[in-house]
Amino acid sequence: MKKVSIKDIAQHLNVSVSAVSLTLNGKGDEKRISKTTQKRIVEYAQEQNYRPNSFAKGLQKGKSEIIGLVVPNISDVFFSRIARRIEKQAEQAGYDVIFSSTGENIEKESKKIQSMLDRQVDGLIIASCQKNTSDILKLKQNNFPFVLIDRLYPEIETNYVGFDNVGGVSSAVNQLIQAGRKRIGFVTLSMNLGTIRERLDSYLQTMKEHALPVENGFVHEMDYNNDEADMQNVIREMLKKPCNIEAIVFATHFLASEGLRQLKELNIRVPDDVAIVSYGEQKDFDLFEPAITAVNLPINEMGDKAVDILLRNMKETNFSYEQLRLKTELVVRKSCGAK
Amino acid sequence: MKKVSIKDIAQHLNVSVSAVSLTLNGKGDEKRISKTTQKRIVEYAQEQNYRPNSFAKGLQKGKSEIIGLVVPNISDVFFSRIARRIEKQAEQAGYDVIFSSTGENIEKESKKIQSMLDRQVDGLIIASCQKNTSDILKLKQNNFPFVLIDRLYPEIETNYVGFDNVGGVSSAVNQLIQAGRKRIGFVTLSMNLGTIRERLDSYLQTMKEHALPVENGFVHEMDYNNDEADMQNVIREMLKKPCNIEAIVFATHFLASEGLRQLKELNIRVPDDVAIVSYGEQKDFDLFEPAITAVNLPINEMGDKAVDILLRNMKETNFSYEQLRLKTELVVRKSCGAK
DNA sequence: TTGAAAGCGTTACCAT
DNA sequence: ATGGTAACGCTTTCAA
Repeated sequence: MKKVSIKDIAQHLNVSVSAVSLTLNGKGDEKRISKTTQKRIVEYAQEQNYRPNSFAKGLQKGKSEIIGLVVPNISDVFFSRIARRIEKQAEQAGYDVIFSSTGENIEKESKKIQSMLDRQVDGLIIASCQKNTSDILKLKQNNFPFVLIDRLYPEIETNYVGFDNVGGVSSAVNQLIQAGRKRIGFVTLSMNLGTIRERLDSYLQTMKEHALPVENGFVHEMDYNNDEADMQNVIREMLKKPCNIEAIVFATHFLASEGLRQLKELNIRVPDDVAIVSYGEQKDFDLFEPAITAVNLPINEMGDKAVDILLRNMKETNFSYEQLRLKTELVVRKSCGAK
Repeated sequence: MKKVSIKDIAQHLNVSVSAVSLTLNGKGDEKRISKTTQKRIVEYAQEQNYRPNSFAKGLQKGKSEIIGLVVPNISDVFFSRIARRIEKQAEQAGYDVIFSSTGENIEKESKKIQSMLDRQVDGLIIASCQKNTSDILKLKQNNFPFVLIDRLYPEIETNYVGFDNVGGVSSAVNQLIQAGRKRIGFVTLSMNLGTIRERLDSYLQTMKEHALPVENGFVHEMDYNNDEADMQNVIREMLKKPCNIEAIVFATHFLASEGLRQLKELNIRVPDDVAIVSYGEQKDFDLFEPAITAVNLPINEMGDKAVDILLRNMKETNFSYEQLRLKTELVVRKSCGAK
């Protein structure tokens, strides 16, 4: 691309560089550049398709007009949907978005955050692996604008947008109880994430409230990179004595679909033999056999709110912080065995 | 973040700015900076957590080490999976990725591409709306490195990575024919995309080769923003006389799942009454009732190849261009009524 | 009403 | 071996 600089324009029109800069930034009137001069500048700039060099601008202003998005994995629908929303909202405010996937890895997360700071992003939205206390703390101490999504550091006061995991899981468990199930298991991830812990706690709590048993083998924590065999073993164990599970709550949508896959593999009838509920919706859960009951998470809202908070944080100098828990909604389908 | 500049370091250590720059860029030996000086510089830089300002660097070098990714919608799994791959490959080569969604809208696409160029991206990967000839042409004329993915401009010679739509659709149609279906319909999008046209052409061609009828009402082009009602009407028409469709090929995975949804709504038995095949896989198609036969598209490979070509294009000065068609693979499941 | 010039942080060339 | 300095393109303050 041939590039026309502000200097080129100035030279060609025999005006000063500052006149051009001022005019092109809409400060012509304010700074009393004559209408005629302004007109000549604007027209010539247009004609030459002048485009400001964002490096020069950024260098000068110390701002990039970029928001950085750090997530475990952009190809996960959950995060890509959030990304889309963030992009949309950011765009309206004149920001571009740059993203990085961290693979739930702390070193990588740290590197990516650093790299974004090097690029002078004006703010960050982070779904952290939740082991990265040091970076989060550093950001906070430096008063750098950022908001955590989905994953919280309870010991650090920061902006945060998450889901009401407790309410969500309890609505799932309650639904199964209502449908008459008593021996209800919980399949979750072995990750040390607050959001994951909350889900487990809510399951335990809800069972307790109903005086229902949570015996050995009722709860299983899968490795993040679990494979079919793992899930099959887990399901097998839950089904046989002494567990004799009648229902399972899955802590994520992908655990639910993998669970259903293995239940089918083992020729277990869902929901007749085992009822299931997924914490987290997935496209076309209604087309599954059986259609899967799921707790719907307001993903779009998460993206919207995150940007909203971030922008305000970036603007207001003494913004403290804001924390949000978004309400979930149970979508009842066949798999939970509801009457 | 408090920022330490190269100048600060130089002043503190009583050496020149250039010595610091050279050393920190690993050119110390080459330019004969004494080992001791180098050591002092490196240590102090580390201690002060020096981070180069990428704006200054970019301004100076005219390079950003950013690859721009322009897609219709980042929240579409198809594109987010590609994005992840691109990110991965780009990272290994030292590039960050910035993305933009265009919503299949030409004005927006044009704006986004421009904005990326303003940011001085070093290269672009574009899934274009395919109506944006002028921008693509401009990029090409300026010898700017870019590669088109999925969507081709047949009249412009550019880098391109796409799928073998013709082979893919014909494998789908053939499968249905093998399963004994004769009256086979095709539901596609009304978008004027080459990749969409190829799919339709391949359907028509394959039917012709087998001397099978393609009558009025056999082919339907849905609006991109179709809703349930549209799909239900289409299905209804295909089912009744004079169409009496026995099987349907859907041109995209989301058309397929929406189609199945409406077939179920109408209490049509799949595959007994109507067999279906989807062009494009979707997570958990195997769990649907019935499990959906689909043409699997090598998405990861698309991302990999795109970056591969782009990087080479960026490096080699007189790179001409490269076009690739990736082979698809039919995954047979219950929905196609295979024996 | 306009122009000149400093400065943003780096790199790279030219001196010494 | 090392230092000085122009240049990258832009914004903004100060003078005129």
